[in-house]
Amino acid sequence: MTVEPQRGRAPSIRDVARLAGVSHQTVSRVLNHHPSIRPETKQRVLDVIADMQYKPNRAARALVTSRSRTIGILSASSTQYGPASSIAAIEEAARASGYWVSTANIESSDARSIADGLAHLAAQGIEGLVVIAPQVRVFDTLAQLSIDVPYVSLQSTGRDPDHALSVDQIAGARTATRHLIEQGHRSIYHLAGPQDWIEAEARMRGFLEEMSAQDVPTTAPILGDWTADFGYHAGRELLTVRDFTAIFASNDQMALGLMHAIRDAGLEIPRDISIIGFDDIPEAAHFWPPLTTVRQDFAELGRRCVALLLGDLDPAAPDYRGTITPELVVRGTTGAPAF
Amino acid sequence: MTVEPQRGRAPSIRDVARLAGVSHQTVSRVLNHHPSIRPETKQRVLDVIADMQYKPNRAARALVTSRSRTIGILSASSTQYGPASSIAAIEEAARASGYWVSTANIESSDARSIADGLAHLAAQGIEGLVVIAPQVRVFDTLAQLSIDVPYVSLQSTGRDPDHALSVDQIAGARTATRHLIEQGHRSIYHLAGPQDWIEAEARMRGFLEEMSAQDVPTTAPILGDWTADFGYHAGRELLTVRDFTAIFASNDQMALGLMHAIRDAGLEIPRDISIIGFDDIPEAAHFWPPLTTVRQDFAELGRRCVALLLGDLDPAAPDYRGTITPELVVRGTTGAPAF
DNA sequence: TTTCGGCATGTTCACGGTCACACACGCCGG
DNA sequence: CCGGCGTGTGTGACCGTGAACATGCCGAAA
Repeated sequence: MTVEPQRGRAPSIRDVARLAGVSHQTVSRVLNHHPSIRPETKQRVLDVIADMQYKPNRAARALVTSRSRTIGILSASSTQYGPASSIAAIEEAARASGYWVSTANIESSDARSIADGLAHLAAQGIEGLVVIAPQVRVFDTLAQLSIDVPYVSLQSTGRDPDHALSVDQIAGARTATRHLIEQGHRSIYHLAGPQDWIEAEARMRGFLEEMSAQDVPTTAPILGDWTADFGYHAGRELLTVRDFTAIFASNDQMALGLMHAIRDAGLEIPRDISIIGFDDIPEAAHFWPPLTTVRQDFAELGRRCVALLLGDLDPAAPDYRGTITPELVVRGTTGAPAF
Repeated sequence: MTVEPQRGRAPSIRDVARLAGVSHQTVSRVLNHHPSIRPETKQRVLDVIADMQYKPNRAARALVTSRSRTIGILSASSTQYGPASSIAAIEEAARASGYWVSTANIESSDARSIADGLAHLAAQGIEGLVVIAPQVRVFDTLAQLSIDVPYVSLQSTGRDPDHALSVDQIAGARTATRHLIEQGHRSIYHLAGPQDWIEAEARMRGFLEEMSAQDVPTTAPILGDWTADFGYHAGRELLTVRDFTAIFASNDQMALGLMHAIRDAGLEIPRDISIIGFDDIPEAAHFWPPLTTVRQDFAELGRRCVALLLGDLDPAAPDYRGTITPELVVRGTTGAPAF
């Protein structure tokens, strides 16, 4: 009977050591690129590693270093294009830096599910947190649970610049609003996102700022929930009065719903009513008419997000903050108002 | 100097034990719901746990049990509604069962990125794998990397029933096709998804089966890439000849692109050409006209997926396989052909 | 009464890495 | 000629948890 190389159990650093004729510590040094290893020793160890298909045990490493190398994402409405794109980009960037990503999706954004999601991530020992959710409540909860990890939210409030990316949502919203005003609109509604989403708030603020800067009288924004269904129903409601010529929707889905309602009412876009969206989802170019909107680079957002987090974790990581300014994409849903 | 309760380091099971006046193993038993613990001892331990805000160390537990309680998701095009919904549902179901979810999104689906993604997940010690990607290639790669974990793919090929959910894509596609035929269409194109996606293949097969069952002559399906852009360009191409009265698109986005191309050509839907999609994304009801499509319950899919995986991992988990049959949703894009 | 089995709990060890320290060797400067 | 230092390597402890085994006690069966 020969001494089988530990059948049934994955090879450990000590198995590698034995076969390479070195100590387990030497193997560890090879794995961690320790400088003082003789090249031939290193090669021998690497050969054995390849040979045995040795894979380091993450749990063991995490235990002793007390570093999980995991980033958590708390996300609401992750089925939407924007969040989903950012998540994908975050995951990719994290992976490139040797981090893992674990997600907790919350369906409703009540305090309870937020707490559940955060607790779940915390139990995993995440080293950093990305929040794509109603952020106001999340931060409160974070404090309550005394979870203490670096975190980043995808949008800037202005009040917490260290933990947020300066995607200039306000500028984007102002651009959208200005576009409508420049077309000659004076009665413009804003269909905003949920109140406790910071990006919704920022876009709303941009809208209001531009309106007042241009001396156009404003009505109170309508608070929506990001869905096309909501846009549709809000549109039906608004059309019973029809005291406007344009609507700025806080995302493309709600814009789509609005368009549906407007057509249902027998009106034409943009002849009767102009619509502008926000995000530039890939489908927006194929709506009828193709949607004028504001393009956001969600992927870039995700990437910077990780860079920001890793800046806290690994001082080596490149720090490239800076403002991403969304870009107006004029298509077919905006035009001069009819009189 | 008093003996401070280990400032700086998170409390461990032993800290709890010391304060509760028991051994660390007793604490461990409380945590793992071991039956023979005196209720009062248990309570005392639980009190101390709550008091110290003790959180079990996942890495240590994973190390000793050699169970990571992590499910990996390999996903391509996770920004699309379908995959994103399933991912969210998988995550939620896994969380409910005490599992974590780690994702690897791959942008391109070449062998290299698939291998990278899988290696990344494998390095994490995942216990199960969900594949939402071009599955044919993934399974080959899985074997090549000699990664041996239970896996589930979101769609059934028929040939691998243990590792797939029986969402009856074929039946769904047949229903869609039959709907068109019943409306009187005899020249029907199929705009399929990418060839190596099993769901694309299944829908294509359903289309072909129904066409031949009803004795309608068939042309070769066009292989697309799921995007609205592709649908648009394919539509323009097809309209140069215009030897058809209906198109069955393998997903709603491509259907949207087709609709755009058709309208660009000055034609009307469904008067001139009928369109049917697949998935029923939330926006589909608000397209113009609202899209007739086949509804898939992505969330249910995700949930069953986890149940299936956990069936392999935890014999206790409820096993509810069974076929989910997609459902036809008739809206405004299909009608009788004009002659 | 004695033995035995089960309950409640404690003791020790193992998991697979990393870290602190020790050690052997060769080289260089005082 | 010897001590110190840098290089390459080995030894043992330790991270936090759970499993195996041990222990003491109590009640039921022999």
